[in-house]
Amino acid sequence: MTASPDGAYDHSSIEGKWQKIWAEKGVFAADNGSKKPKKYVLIEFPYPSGAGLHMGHMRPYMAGDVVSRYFRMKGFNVLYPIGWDAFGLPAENYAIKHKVHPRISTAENVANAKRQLLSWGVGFDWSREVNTTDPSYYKWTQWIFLQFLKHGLAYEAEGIINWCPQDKTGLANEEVVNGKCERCGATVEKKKLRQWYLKITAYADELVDGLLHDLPEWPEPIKLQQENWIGRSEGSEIEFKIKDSEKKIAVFTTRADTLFGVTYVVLAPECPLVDELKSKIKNWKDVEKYREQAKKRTDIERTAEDKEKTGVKLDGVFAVNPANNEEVPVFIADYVLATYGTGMVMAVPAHDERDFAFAKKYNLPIKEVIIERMVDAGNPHVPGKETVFRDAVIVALRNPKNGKILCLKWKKQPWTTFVMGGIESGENPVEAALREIREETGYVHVKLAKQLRDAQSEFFAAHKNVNRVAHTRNMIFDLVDETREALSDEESAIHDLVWMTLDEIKKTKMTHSEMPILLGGLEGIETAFTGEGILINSSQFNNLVSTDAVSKITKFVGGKMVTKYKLRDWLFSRQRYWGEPIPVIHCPTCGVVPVPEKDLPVMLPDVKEYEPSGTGESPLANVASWVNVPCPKCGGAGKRETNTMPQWAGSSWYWLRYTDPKNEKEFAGMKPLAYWTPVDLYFGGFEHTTLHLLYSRFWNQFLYDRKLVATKEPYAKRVPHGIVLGPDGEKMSKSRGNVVNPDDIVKSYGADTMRLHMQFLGPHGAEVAWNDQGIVGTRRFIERVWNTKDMIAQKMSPETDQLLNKTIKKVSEDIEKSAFNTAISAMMVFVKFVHEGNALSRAGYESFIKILSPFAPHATEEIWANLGNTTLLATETWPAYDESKLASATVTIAVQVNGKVRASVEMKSDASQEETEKAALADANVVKWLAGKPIAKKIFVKNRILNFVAPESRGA
RNA sequence: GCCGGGGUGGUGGAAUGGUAGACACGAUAGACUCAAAAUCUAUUGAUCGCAAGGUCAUGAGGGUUCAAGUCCCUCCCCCGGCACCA
Repeated sequence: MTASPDGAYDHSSIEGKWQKIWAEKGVFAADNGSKKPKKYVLIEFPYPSGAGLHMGHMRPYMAGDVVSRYFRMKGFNVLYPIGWDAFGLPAENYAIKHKVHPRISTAENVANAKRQLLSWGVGFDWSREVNTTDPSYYKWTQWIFLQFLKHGLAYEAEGIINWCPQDKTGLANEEVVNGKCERCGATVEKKKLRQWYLKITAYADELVDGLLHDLPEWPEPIKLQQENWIGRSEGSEIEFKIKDSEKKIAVFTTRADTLFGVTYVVLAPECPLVDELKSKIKNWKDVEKYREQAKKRTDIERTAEDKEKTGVKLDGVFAVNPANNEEVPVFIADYVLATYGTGMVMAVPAHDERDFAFAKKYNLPIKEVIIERMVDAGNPHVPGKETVFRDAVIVALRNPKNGKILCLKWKKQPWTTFVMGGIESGENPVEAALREIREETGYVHVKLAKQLRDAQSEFFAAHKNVNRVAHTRNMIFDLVDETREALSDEESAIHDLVWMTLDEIKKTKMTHSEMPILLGGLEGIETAFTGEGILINSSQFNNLVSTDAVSKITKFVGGKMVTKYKLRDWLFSRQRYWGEPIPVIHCPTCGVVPVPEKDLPVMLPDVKEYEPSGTGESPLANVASWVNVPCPKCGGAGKRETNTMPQWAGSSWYWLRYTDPKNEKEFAGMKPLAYWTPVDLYFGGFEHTTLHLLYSRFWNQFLYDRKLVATKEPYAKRVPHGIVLGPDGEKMSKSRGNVVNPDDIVKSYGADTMRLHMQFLGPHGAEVAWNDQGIVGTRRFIERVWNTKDMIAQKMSPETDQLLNKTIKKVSEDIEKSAFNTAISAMMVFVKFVHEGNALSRAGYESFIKILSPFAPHATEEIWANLGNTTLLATETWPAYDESKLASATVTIAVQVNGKVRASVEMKSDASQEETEKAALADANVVKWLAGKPIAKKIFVKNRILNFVAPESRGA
């Protein structure tokens, strides 16, 4: 694969050549004045790091390149731009370590990454290149920030924030992953600091609604993940009066249907109401101590303690349940978060796992108000039959000596049950249980061991011909001794008594639909029932279903329906040097004053020392000449804001700038915006789902509301890619030593092979392990295509023509679906077919070269030129396929007997059922398998299958 | 725990409910060669059989269907996200 004296394929002699020609001819430049339909293809612009671009960058960039080259050949005006997301910690950390200014190292890294991108043959429009650290770019980042400020969506507040001790800066919620810094992995601490926030919560509803209604082409998992992150939930706000006080506790709950089951109320330790109740609280010292403790505990500690709940009762304080006027105790506990809902919750231990755990620990009452509906799927209600309600008991009678449980095997029904029966009037459930035990089993000395959850079971009672709805009380009884009465003859005739072990019961198909509850009880598992069901113990709301009861009970107690979100405001300031300065000035008299637009950009000053202080102050605070400025409003002595913006600021609008990158008057003109946006196809990683992808939607929606951009949603379609793993199937990392450098692959195999192989490895959305073994196959494929030039015939065979048309169709469709791996395999099939001796014409070869060109642009461009063409293949027209040539003249139809393939027959296309049957019945094997059996049924699927259904004749 | 996505030959992976394993790697045999590499040809899920042809196979177990990798139920394992969000 080195020299090519005989015209053999040699990537090293052709790739650089074509990259240069494409650049010179401006092949990839998008045209803002074009009348053609547009396609805007976007990739997440890279962060230029010292290590250069890696395999992980290649995946989306290649995908975008294939698609944009395809659309260009289809006649679209295509925008496929590139830029640099160059502010941020790595450059700054590198600068600190090596004493190089980040501006310099960034420029070097950009140059290297650009060299790499060019060597891969990616067709970016370099004339629109942007860089987030360029003052002409960040001027507009600052300008947009000022718009947020103007509309009250940027604000300063002191609060407890996530603090990364290693990077010495605050972090947004989205940047904390499992309690660790998303960037460096250090455990995040809490710190109280004055900080800037962007009010993303003001757009919570719009951001969810957009996902639900405006983004049909986004993959469902990504939408779901964002939706869950925003965490919209509908619930009720309900007030509990405090006994002997004017104060009230307003709780937020999504389960107002369980209000009658409240046995206590919990406040977050930080809740201000606790201070207001100080005079009533008799154990204030304990309360204070707990609050101090809770403040010290980090999120990690709170979860690391295996969710063991802690709390303190507010002695002397009672809350009044508005549903039934019951007085219940009030606690503070750190399992209630101050930052969500109202910071106060009603506790329903019977129907909430957390409340259940807390109640168990502090020995609080558990009151059941919801019972599970258990519908017997094998024996459902029959429509039109009478519905009969009844109260019943189910009793698992256990012998404590051997742990066996008494079961009843019914003689006239195929049933195995526990002791069971109806509750008669005047009886309570335990009395009913005792009576049934005595009647059905004869045991007289038994005691109640455990009362389990109730249930409502629904089934058709065939022996009574009615639909039954039974409210069952489920219990476990233990034998005290084996004293037994004789059973009545009548009773003995109904069932046999069998003692079974728990394991035997599990293997037996027991008749009760309540088995999950009973088995749980017998195994000693204690949990709350958190599902929806039927209300009990809830006075006039009894027998309602949960979903209906929520609004009814909320209304009954004068509560209101409200919406809450998990999403928090976006912590927007960083205590670091290498970022956009936040363009405001603090004035002792005027307060926060925005920098006037005419003074933008606020330039990042050149400094010698940019080490973060770690005190929560930015290193910019030390640059007195920069910090001290007159107040733009009153002229007095002001100080610049010294915090900078986070990494995510510049990327929150960069795709808008691409449409109009040289504009000095606006961040982008409405005309180019209206033409180019929304982005048609956005290739990127899953990891940005709740970071960049969420932030940039927020910025776009805000700008849209200001009428500054043309579309509400920025990206019409998102195409995620799986990560690229090392050859060992592990994540590529220096410490593992499994990093593959794209530069090496380009050198030894060529960019075309690398591009094809990357995409041939697997589906674009799935993670793939980069392996060097398979790459030779892809290289061989290109060589075969290359060598095909020597096989061109005068005339193409109809078979080749047909396959070519099929291949064009398949490749076109697969590119539009981002199914690059199957597109490539279809092209391999075609080349294989030609090499098997099927005649290919020059025109056919040229068509094939065209559809291969987005994947392997250099080799195909060279072949195209070698065929004597003077145009550039990259600007040629995508071949059309001829619909009429797609159908095969003949098809192979599988012949089945009873669903098993016994033969296949070659038929002309669209052959009728009769013709096919005739051919099939001429096959000896088919006849053998039919063996004279009568054919009950024939299934015929045109051009595919013929199935004879001939069941075994039995006992004939 | 909850929410997503997966589990198919020795390997990466194909399959609108309609002949499972396309395409590629690897392996085996052969051709060419003094030899090797490259290239080309053939074979390649397991298993029984001389063959014709069977049987078993898509994480496990059930079910629906003439027909299930694909649809339904139960369970196991891997990956990603969230994680006391009331």
